[in-house]
Amino acid sequence: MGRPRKLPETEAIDIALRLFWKQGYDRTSVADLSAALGVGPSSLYNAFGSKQELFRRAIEHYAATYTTFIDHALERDLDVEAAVRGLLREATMVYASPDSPPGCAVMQSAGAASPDDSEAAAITLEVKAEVERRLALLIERASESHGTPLSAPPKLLAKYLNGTLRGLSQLVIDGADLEELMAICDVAAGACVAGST
Amino acid sequence: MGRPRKLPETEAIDIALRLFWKQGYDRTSVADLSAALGVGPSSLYNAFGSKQELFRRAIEHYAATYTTFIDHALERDLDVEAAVRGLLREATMVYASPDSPPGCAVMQSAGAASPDDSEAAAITLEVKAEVERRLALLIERASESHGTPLSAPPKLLAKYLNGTLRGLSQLVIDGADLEELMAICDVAAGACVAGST
DNA sequence: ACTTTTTTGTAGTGATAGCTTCAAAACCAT
DNA sequence: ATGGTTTTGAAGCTATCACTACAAAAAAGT
Repeated sequence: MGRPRKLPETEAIDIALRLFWKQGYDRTSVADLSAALGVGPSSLYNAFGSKQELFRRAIEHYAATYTTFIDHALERDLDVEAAVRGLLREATMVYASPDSPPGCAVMQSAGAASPDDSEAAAITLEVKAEVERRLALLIERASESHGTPLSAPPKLLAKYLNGTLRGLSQLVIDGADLEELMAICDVAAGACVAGST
Repeated sequence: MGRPRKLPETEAIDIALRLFWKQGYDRTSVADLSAALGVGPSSLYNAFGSKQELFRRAIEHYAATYTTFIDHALERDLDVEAAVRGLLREATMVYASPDSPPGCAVMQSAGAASPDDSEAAAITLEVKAEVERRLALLIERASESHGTPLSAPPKLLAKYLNGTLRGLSQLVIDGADLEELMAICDVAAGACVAGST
């Protein structure tokens, strides 16, 4: 019924995501957001309720769109080392892509803060846990499917890779070049299988 | 000459460090600092000039005090894998220690921000680069001293470990327990030498 | 045309940010 | 004591924060 929206919701979320991704949650003000969206703050609050809620929607959008590297590895039924190498490389390509802000949006927006003292960190907690779960699933399946001996249990390797992904994001932020990063992905992938290369 | 300081400078820096470490640079206000130090803001500005300068001093203090794990590994002349394992474990113990805020102060205080849009991140850049330089030196010496074949050049492994340390800090923040973290250190250490375990 | 419903732009809310002003206070030297 | 020097505490500065009140604007239903 009423007056139509100036900006479709999905488009607004995408723009907001990129701002949070680039500047972080704390350093992105509602004024920044409404300027980037080209609407007044009242529109923003009418549509999303609060800065926190808009952030939650943005991170949900990110998780659904930019963490598909795990699914890609699952679909291809590779051995453990190849799967991990591919997954890390693909994630790193996203982190270093010129088409989106540098690094991982979950890390960049919520910073290094603990869920206790940052609203944003609490919101990203679930996303990080879900990624780790899917990583464990991937490793377990790849190991069983190819009979590859692992250097540690799947759940632990998933946590290791979770940390590795965060590290890669940080290295991108500090200006590491893509060639170095790809080599680092290979080193990290090698760590997952027992006695390789 | 004049009136004596209520709080010695070194003590003030240590208290400030712990606040920045725990809350992050942005979320730590001058009011927080002056409350923790038990002095008015004018004393703080008289002694340090600005919040930024106090932060710089705090991070210098941290770098000198809490990154000695590299020197410890250098002194003991271990082989590459043992040196890296020990260094990662020691760093993780600091990150998870109940005597200091969780995680790495450089990460926690400057967050995941890029040096371009955060004063704090720019200040920590040099510390991170110095750590990486010393890591490369350690790996090179350990490799030469024991004739261990590396999985990649020392500088690249140093960057890998730099990322790994950041990842470990983040895993601590998200509540990983010490046993898991130690096992992750071992996995990461194994990745540095050619064809181990 | 008129009512209803929703969104919009403008202006402004109290709270808090980093930082400064300035006189009183606390020391040393004479 | 007195004068010189530095630090301290209290109050206040401007700017910005997330957020809201309110009425005009733009659609749909009748």
